[in-house]
Amino acid sequence: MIALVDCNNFYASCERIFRPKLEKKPVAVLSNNDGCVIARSNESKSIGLKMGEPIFKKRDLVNKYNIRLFSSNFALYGDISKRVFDIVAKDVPAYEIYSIDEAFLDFSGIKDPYNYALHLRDKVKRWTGIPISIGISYTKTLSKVAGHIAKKSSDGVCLLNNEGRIDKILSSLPVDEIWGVGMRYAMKLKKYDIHTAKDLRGCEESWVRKMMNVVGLRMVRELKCIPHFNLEEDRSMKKSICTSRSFSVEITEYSRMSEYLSMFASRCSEKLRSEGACARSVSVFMYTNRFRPTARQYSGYFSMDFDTATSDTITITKVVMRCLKKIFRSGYSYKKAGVTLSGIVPKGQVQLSIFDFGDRKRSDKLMKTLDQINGRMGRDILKLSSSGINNKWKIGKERLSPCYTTRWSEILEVKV
DNA sequence: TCTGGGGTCCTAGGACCC
DNA sequence: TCTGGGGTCCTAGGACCC
Repeated sequence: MIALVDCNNFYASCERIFRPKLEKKPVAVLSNNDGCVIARSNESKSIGLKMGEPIFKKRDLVNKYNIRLFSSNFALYGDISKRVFDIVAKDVPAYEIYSIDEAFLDFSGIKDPYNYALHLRDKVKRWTGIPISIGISYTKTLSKVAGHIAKKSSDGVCLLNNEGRIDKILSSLPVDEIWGVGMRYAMKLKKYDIHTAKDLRGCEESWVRKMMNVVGLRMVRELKCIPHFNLEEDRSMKKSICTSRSFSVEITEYSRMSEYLSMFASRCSEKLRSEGACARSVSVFMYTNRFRPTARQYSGYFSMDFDTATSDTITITKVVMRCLKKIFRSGYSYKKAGVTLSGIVPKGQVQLSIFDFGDRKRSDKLMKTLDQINGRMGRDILKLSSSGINNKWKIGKERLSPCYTTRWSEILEVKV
């Protein structure tokens, strides 16, 4: 059996841990620049606040119901996530952390899965303050379905281990709520009169294969209790690393853009080094504001390879600057830009080149020192001047909560 | 006035090899 | 009249996830 642990309304729940007064009150968390809704408490959901909605369109609703809004605080969410998964993963033979708020657990050895799940749920709530729900079934896809039911049930746990029950639930589950069926597929399927998970499960496999390729086919077979997706315990080595931002004020100048891209290059390089890896190539993209149809539109993308895979901020930044030169067009207002590293290999497996004249040892030492100093004294204490010397990182976060658990200066004070 | 950020996997088609 | 068979690698684009 596989259990899916899902943190309920995760970001909103994290914000509530330290503000018990917000219990039972509508809460929502916003994306960068306080733009879109990315998490909602149950109260906000029932009021009708939608996921992904730009908040400026919902001012009325926010005021009417006094919805408490927060900027996203990923330092806090990341830390709480780690605490939750440390607890649930402790006594199972294997687990996969699937996202910041979800994990699959191997429940195969557990005698009484239902009661064990109740116990886990209780423990996580008491130890972290985060409410979770747990869905248990034979395959990952079915445990996602069970998780769905668990969220709505009073005890937060759903065990799907009986054919009749599975059948009944699938017949009332809309296709687009299946894990792996998004908007496009749902629309396609609708045309063929396939509306529920049960409808889809009943389709000819060769037809499914044709419509939704092998991934879709595997998903359908998982609905038939045939496991195809295994627990992936080691997801540590990322395949790509991206840093991108939307700008609250659109960028027109080359110099501003180069400062931002230099900063993105640094962030990417830091992430790469923290994975103990090097990248073989880097790409840069930028585009104008698609929500402003009257503005002239442009989008540029360029990718370059390194001579030898690297994690050196200076080398990476230099190549990013060359990409920038290739794609920057003046006369446009840029809304978003980013840097992506790919071709990622573990540091020990880098294929050296006979044309590689760089001093890798020296670079390693320099980067290590850089990371140590910034780690100890604060991000960007030491940085490349190409990322600008006076500019403050301007992304709108007006409603940011303190980093209660990751920053000494922001730790919660209790007056007794 | 305001519209996020970070990932994964698969396929078709082009270019190439013997 | 007639034009093989079996591969690899890369990229863009499409789909999905949280």
